[in-house]
Amino acid sequence: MGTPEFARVSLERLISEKFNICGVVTQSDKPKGRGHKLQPTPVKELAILRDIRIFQPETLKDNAFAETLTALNPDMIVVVAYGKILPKYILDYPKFGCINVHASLLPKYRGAAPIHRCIIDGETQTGITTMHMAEGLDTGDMILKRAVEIGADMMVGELHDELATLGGDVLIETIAKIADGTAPRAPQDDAQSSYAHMLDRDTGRIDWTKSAQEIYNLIRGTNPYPGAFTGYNGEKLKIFNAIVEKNTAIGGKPGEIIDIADGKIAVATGDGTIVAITEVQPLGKKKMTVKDYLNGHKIEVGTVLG
RNA sequence: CGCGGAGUGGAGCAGUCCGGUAGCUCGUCGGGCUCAUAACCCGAAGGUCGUCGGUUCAAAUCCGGCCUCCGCAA
Repeated sequence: MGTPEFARVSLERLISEKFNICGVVTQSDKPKGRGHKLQPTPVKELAILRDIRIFQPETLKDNAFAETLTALNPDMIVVVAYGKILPKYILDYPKFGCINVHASLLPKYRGAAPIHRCIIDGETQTGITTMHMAEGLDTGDMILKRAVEIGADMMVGELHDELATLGGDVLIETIAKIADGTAPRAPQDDAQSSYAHMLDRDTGRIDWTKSAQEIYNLIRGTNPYPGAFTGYNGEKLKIFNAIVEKNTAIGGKPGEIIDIADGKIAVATGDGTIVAITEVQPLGKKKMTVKDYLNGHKIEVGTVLG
C-alpha cells in the first residue's frame, strides 16, 4: 500500500526481489494539474506497467475492502506513504503483520512530511525506520533503523531520493529478518517523539526576520517542492537557492536588498547576516539563476522583500 | 470545459495596444588596454520573432486553429 514517488521506489524493489505481490493499494486518481486532468499515482503507474492488481478504495472502513483483503489473503502488508489510516482489522489480518517504512529516525518526525521538516529544522542527520504498524500515527514498534547524514547544502529533493532508495533497501532487509525470525522489535519512546506536520500553503513563505541560516534551511527544505517564496513588487517570487554570507553584518531592515553583484541578490535578515539569492522563479516563468534573471529585470537596491 | 502568465540570436527581457529597416542586458568570438583580470575600451558573428493558416501593398505586431513551457487552484 502506497501512493507517491517515495512509495513507488519501494514497490520497485519488492518487484525486483521477486516477491509474490498479490495486489497494490493506492489512493484513487485525483484531478491534478492544469485543466483538472485525472492523474494516476506513481505507485499505480508502476503497478500497471508490471501487471499487478490495483485497488483504490475510497475508504478502508467498509465491507468492500474487508472482502478484498480476505480474497487476497496477504501474508504481509507493506505500507509506504499510503496516506490513509489503516483500521485495526487490517493491521491484525496478515500473518506477518503490517510493516511500514518511514522516512525519519523514529520516534522523531512522525507524520506526513518528515523529510521536508528535517531540513527546514536544520537537522544534520535523519534516516529510515521500519516498524510494525500500530493504531497511532507512526507509533508502532521499530524493527530496523538506518541513519544518513544531511549535507549542509542538501536540497529536500536529493534527500528524498536518497531516502526512497534507502527505504527500499531497509524494507527488503526487514522482510528477510521477519521471515527468518531474527527481526528486532523495539517500542518507541513517546517522550522523545515529535511530529512532522504536512506542509501547508504558507510553509514556503520566507520570514526575513528569521536568521539567515533558518531562511536557507527553509529554501533547502522546499526545493524543488513546494518552493520557498517571498513578495517582490506585489508578486510572488520563488527562491530556490541562496548562499548564507557568513561574517557579514551590514545593516538594513530584514528583507531589504542591500546589494546586487556577481549574480547574487544580497538580502538582510533578522540576525544581520546576509542571504544572497542565487536562483529564482518569477510567476509564470521557469526556474533561472539570478544572473539570468538580472539580465532582463531591473532590481533596485533598497527594495524590501516580503 | 477550473483561473492565469509565457514562447523574439546561446541566456534573461523589451518591442505587440497605435502593423512599415528587430532592440536592451549578458554570453560567445576577434582585437586593444593592463603586472594582471571575471574589470575597462573597440569590433564581429549569431534571429524563417513556437507552429499552421487568414486579413493586408506590408504582420513579431491584427484574426483563427494547433503545439510546448510555467504560476495558481485542487
